[in-house]
Amino acid sequence: MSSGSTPDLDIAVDPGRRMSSDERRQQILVAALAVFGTRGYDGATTDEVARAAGVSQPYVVRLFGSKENLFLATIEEALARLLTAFREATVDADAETIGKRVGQAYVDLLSVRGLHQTLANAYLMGSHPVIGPAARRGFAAVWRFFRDDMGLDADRAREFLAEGMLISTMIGLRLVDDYGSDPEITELFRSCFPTDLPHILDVVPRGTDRW
Amino acid sequence: MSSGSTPDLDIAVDPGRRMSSDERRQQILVAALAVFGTRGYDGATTDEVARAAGVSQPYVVRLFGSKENLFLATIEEALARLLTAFREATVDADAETIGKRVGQAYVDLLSVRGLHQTLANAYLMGSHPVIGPAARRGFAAVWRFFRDDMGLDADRAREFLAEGMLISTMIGLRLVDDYGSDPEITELFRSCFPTDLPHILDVVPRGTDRW
DNA sequence: GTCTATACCGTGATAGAC
DNA sequence: GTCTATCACGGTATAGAC
Repeated sequence: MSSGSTPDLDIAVDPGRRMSSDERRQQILVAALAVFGTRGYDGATTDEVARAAGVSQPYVVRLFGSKENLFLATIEEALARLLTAFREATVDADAETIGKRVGQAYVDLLSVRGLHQTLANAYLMGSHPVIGPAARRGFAAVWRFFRDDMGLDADRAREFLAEGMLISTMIGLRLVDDYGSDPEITELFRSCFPTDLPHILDVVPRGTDRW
Repeated sequence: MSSGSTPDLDIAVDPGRRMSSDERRQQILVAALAVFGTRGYDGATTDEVARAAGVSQPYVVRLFGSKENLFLATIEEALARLLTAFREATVDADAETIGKRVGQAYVDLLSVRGLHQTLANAYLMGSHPVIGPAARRGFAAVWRFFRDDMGLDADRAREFLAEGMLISTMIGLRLVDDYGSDPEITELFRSCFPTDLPHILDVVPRGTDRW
């Protein structure tokens, strides 16, 4: 049951309702993004995911088979949303605006709690025998999008990747939380994102996801 | 005792020898960099750190007080080495070469097993009540170095940070392991590091640190 | 300075009812 | 489709000897 210690991660729509397996899976995946994003793979518990989704812990395991499988499914979900958003950003965009559009899409995805952080966590698990390969495939898929669908040259693609990693890092660090209170963090953040910052501050939920 | 399951992480110089507290601390920190770098904070166990350092698990806890404290000390160690290497790279460097020099220093540090990965893991723990603030301080310190000691403007500093995060990501993903065998990874890696790659391949230990 | 033994607890997974 | 009960394991930390 969903109750108690982490109310801010609770995303259950209608806790008691009986729903289709697919609906539940989707709901659990959204919860998993938030939990894995905050705690990382090993730090997250299937119980916390379950509570965030408003179901019981054994049911989460039942639906996905194992914690490892749940994480794999969560990565897939994150990548699917990412690439879909990117693709949508490229329609009706000329070579002039396409970069800004896709960058914007990346920042907009910050509103999906834990999406970037979950991917960032996966990217750090390269030496895991099953998660590692999946993470590499996912990363390669994003790169392929930059190269093939966006038609970027190697240099621009690298810049895109690098910029994305920097944004992810600053989000994972939760620099946002100290923005405005700690003068140095404020300056660091400002100087790194002279243009995007207002939008980031607008779209990122601050002070939530607390440990 | 150091034995068995993860021989490649064993860095004990002389397992049986009795040494000063400070020597042991240092030895354990080097082991901790490798273990935390591979497994992350929650995935790592104090026992694996102990075995890698050639001491008993309770002794690691005894010396550092707790796993959390050990991790904080490990981050400090990583940052100290990073900033020291950066500083050394800036002496006798003019405005023309300083960028290349510091970048080179960053890549060279890949030879310290787990250093970049440990920092990357810390950077993802922004919402942890005690590790989060420490990680933010560390990140800010690096940024301060770019700004004050290297005298970079905001734009160049951001580029440096971003490039660093990209390198960290690719290392954490262990793209190196598939380099040469997987054609797509090979191309991705090549196109991202047209110049540095030979050096990276030279300095990064491949196929070790396996799960 | 360093070990062995061990207490204790959190977590993933299974069994089985409804 | 979903829960409750429960088990087995692994991991941190403590006690205390050498």
